[in-house]
Amino acid sequence: MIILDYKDTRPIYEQVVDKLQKLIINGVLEPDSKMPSVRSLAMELSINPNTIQKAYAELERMGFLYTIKGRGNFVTYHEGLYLLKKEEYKEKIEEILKEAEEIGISRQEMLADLERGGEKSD
Amino acid sequence: MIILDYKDTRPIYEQVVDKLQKLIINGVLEPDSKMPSVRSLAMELSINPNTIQKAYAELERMGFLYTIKGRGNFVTYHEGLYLLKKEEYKEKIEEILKEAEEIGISRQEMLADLERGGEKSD
DNA sequence: TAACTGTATTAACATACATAGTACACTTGA
DNA sequence: TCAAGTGTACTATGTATGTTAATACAGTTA
Repeated sequence: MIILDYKDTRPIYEQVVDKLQKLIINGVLEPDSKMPSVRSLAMELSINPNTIQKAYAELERMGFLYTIKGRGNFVTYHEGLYLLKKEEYKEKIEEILKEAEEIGISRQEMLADLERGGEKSD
Repeated sequence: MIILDYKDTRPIYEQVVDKLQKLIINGVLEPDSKMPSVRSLAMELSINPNTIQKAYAELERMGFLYTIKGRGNFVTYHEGLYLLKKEEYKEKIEEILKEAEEIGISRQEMLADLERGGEKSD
């Protein structure tokens, strides 16, 4: 279901959160379907159940899951989560654009460069 | 010379590196001019000299400073450093664009949104 | 030579992350 | 009913990183 990247400097629980968010938004994990249990997913990834618990708690806080005690965690999806994630990406880029402007790289220059860089050279 | 942001989650030495890089690239700190000593800058920022030492070592490693033992640290600037920094920003944005594509947001869509978002509404 | 520079080392502390182990309450199905 | 699975909570431990503190040493300069 998930592959961890141990070269990644980010904490494991954060990687788990990110990957599950993508699976939910992409519809691989369907709304109201049951997530793997904390213990089973921990087993599958060869990590501690506490780490999965932390990831699930975070996903619930963000609205990607809902929990029924004793039964498990379930996927909750609506369009707002996609838009939220998109806005998150945009804000991250805006921050970098702002940083770039501080050394004299204009917003237009940066965006123009990115559009050129995205072209295939054939 | 520098103001630290204690709300920032990044380590202090990293903030110092970033801010000094900008001052050097913007020419506020002129090539071959003397940087404040490790001890004096630490005093000014009310932090430990070791933290400044770490920042200076990093800046030297990246080519923004050169050191003469017993004399001090001096600014070294050339166009390459600006280009390096610009490339760094571009790569960070490329990573986010790649992330966004994983949930179905195309590069074009994202860049178009950013260009719209940058407009003044007057 | 005194006062400044960079540099190195050791110790201590705080925080974050992850593991390990245990316990408890709820739900389900045999 | 009860065993097994579920989420949740807690303590303890280990590790890594960042920061402070104190000290020491070597080079430079006035």
